[in-house]
Amino acid sequence: MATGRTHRPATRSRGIPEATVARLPLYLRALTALSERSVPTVSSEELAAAAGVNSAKLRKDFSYLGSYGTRGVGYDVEYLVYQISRELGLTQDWPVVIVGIGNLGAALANYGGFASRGFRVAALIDADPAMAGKPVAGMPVQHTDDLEKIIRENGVSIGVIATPAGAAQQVSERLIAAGVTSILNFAPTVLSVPDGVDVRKVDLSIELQILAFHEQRKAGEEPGAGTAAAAAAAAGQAPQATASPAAGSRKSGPDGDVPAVMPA
Amino acid sequence: MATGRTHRPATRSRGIPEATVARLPLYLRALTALSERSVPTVSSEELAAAAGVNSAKLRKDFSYLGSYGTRGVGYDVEYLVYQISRELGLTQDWPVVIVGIGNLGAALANYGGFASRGFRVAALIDADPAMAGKPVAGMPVQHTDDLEKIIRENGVSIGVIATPAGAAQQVSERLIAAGVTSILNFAPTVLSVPDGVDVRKVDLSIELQILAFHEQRKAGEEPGAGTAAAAAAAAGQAPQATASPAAGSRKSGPDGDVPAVMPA
DNA sequence: TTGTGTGAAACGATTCACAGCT
DNA sequence: AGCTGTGAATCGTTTCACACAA
Repeated sequence: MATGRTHRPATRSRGIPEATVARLPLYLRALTALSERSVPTVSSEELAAAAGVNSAKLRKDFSYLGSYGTRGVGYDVEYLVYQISRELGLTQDWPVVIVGIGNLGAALANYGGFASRGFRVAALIDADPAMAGKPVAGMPVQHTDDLEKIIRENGVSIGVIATPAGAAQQVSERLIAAGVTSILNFAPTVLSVPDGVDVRKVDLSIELQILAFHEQRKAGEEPGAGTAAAAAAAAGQAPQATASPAAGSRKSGPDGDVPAVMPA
Repeated sequence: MATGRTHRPATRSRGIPEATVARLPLYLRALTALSERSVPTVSSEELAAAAGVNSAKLRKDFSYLGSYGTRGVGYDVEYLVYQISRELGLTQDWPVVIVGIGNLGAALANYGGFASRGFRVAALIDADPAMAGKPVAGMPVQHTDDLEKIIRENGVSIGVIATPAGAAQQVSERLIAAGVTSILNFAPTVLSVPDGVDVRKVDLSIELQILAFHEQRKAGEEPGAGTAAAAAAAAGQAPQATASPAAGSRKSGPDGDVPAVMPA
């Protein structure tokens, strides 16, 4: 998962574990789907399958929220939807601003998933004067000069940064100074923010690199695992080598110390 | 982070912990920046700061790769860049396909971050016949009918799904059958895939919900923390309540069983 | 003297397995 | 009889603190 956060230590009592919080939206989505099909109750086993986790974990997660199930029966779908929504703070309407209306920012602005669950795009902001006034997703883009005013007038506490990496830190500082306390960062940079501000990051290229790591590993162990995937994998041809090893004194490596691609 | 994965159990010996793998791209990015400024060596303390982690963690992470530092001195930047790149499999060139060329898919296709680190967009695929042939990011969109052919001819093992939720499962099945073994999923659905296939998901709306949770919590404890953020937070006005509680029998809740937003 | 590399301790998350309620 | 709720065991990750190499 694309993820990382800055966080006040969970000194707070009665805290719900962070790992659990991160799964609540998953449960909520599965429950919403059941609700739309008018399913009245669901067991931990069924719901867990729909959310892609195992049932023991799900029950433990729910136990942090309270005793919302019925032994021998399961969970009331509507009731759980409400309880989780409330716990996540989705019974409120959260205005968000998107800063940086390039390809990605525009895609985010057009993304329907926002509105569906308590989030409302309050403003689109971009530093390019040529963008100002242009409608994106049926909403005029506003100039960065007015950032502070926009934040304050709309009571925005959540900001989405979709600017180039170079601008992200400065944008985050302005957002925070104006009152934003949660940031979703799409720019490939580490933001440094004061205590009490939450940052979550989504980074495309990091996710791909993690996949590449596992992909590489699969290639190196072809035999073993006789899964469908392994069979399918054999169909793809190996990609070409490209990078050049850096010189310098060699140190101990756990396994191939010598560059694997271009032998020393 | 936006994140989740399907994974073969790490039965494999000499495995690098998953948490460490997830941080390697972060270190790599920081190191690349240092390399561009021609910084020759860096200490764990400095590099950790640049990557946004603490130095003990960084040293432990590197210890899984091998002994690449010099006591009393630090790490050789170029050498470390190479070692981490190799470990992540970035000394190879990975062709990827993007399926679903809507707003998001187009934004991903245009995103420069791909090419910069060993990834190459081999094809853009969409189910809409009207899209076929249209150029996006300087590349003609191809029709889903040719998906299998494209995967095989380009030796693609990594697929990016940016379709609507309803299409994602089916697309993943076709990708996998054609030889893809790693998927980056932007569609808000749980994909079920066979063993040996890695899935990572990026979900906008989940990230926002996690932020909302913490945001709500901050609002409920205003006093305490005298941080800059808390002061700034006071500036934003509270958002309005919207959702309605579901009826049904009340069960035990840990704290406010009664809806928090509309006091009982 | 400086800063890495790493055992050992502390912490957090997951899984097990079953008591207890419906 | 069935399924939740949860202590206890397990596993993975982070942090501590210091021996050791340069």
